[in-house]
Amino acid sequence: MEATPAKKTSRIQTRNRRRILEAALEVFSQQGFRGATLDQIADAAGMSKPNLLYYYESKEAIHVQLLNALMEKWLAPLDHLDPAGEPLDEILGYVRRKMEMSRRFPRESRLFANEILQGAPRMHPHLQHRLKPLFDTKCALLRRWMDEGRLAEADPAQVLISIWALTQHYADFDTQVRILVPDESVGWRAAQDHVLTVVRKLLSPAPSAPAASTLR
Amino acid sequence: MEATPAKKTSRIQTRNRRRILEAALEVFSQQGFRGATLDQIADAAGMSKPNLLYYYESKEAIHVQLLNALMEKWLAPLDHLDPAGEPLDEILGYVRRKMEMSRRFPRESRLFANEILQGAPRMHPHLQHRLKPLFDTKCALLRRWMDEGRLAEADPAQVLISIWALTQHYADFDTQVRILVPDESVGWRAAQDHVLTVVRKLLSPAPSAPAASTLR
DNA sequence: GCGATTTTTTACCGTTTGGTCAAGCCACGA
DNA sequence: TCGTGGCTTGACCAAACGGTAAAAAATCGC
Repeated sequence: MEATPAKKTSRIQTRNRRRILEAALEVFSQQGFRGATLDQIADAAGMSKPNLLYYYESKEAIHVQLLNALMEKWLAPLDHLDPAGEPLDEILGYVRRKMEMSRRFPRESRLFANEILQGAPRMHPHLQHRLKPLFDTKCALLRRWMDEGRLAEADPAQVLISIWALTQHYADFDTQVRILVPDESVGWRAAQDHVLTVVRKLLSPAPSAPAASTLR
Repeated sequence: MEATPAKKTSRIQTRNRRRILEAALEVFSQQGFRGATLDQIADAAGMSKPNLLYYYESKEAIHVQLLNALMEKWLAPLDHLDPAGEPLDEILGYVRRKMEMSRRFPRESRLFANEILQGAPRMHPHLQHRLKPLFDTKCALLRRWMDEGRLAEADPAQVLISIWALTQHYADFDTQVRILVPDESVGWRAAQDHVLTVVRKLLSPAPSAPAASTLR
């Protein structure tokens, strides 16, 4: 065995790498991969272009790094859907988490949107091998809940897709939403309440089953 | 007054302009404005780059032209909401039209999505002066219908935004949807039925009012 | 303080980009 | 048939692009 030649990352390295990723997120999420330039990223990161390339070997390397980190963050809330929980509560909790992510991490949402819009050239394998299985698992869970009469009947896949559409829209189309609904403070609260209502009305089981959700 | 020197557009001109716009739509909708190149567009249009620029004076001119044409097409279905119609039918009809547009014109939807994602640098005025008033008008209409008890109570603005989110998602995130729901033929039908159900459940008035929708 | 190492910068390279130009092509009416 | 005006093209340009090389500067272990 060879001795591990792993140089420990210095403080400067961690700091600069973080700065770069932060700057790249800002730029990539607005311009897409091809639209973004190394100069823009370097500028936003407050360093020179060659210095960028000292920390990441290429533009693509930065983008891939962002996408990988994003995937984990993006999947986590879905993974939290608890098969042992009360169905409607679980799903409404998931919706709440997704709305929270759209509010707190709109750039990540837009980065993802850009990638998908362009046909997911770099994320396609990821989607197929990590997202798809998780998606299928959760679809099966929804199916079971519906069969047990604890959720209203619906196509589970379409339900999850709807939740994504509704929640991510507020991040991805933020510009448009802001023009149409100028409320600064109330906006997010109203949006969250609304989306929760939509999902509740969609999935609330018919009043035959007695057990009611604890969420109002 | 000067005599109008308007040269009538020749047959070749109309044909080539159409080709260019078609090609540009293809490229811009996938790559965004900055990501697209004139060479790509020229190639897709089957002509040389200088010839492109003989018909449109710049890359931006093509983009603007596409965006303007798009705006009209995009607003039309909303404009059709008839204040004299049966509320739920009107809205479900609107949803159907939007789903149809996502299915038939996904590139237009993605072009729009790209523009908004990037902060609507070229469409902002358009959104403010054409979309916003129409949006407000239709919000008021929904409000009235709700006050009359012919629609369930909800935030009209959020309702319209939800419909856009749900319908456009199938065009904009087509890549992702196709990975998760591989059904080729059934997909669109299932999607449309689902979205219609979501909106119906959201807006169906409480069973106090007697008059029922004619749509199943 | 000093040598070694890591970080940063200056200067640069080849390619691609949006766009120009002048010359050639071609259809069509006289 | 020929010319005239719209259409098309190859050659080209300056700027911007992603990326490199090497030396200067800053940092660190001792």
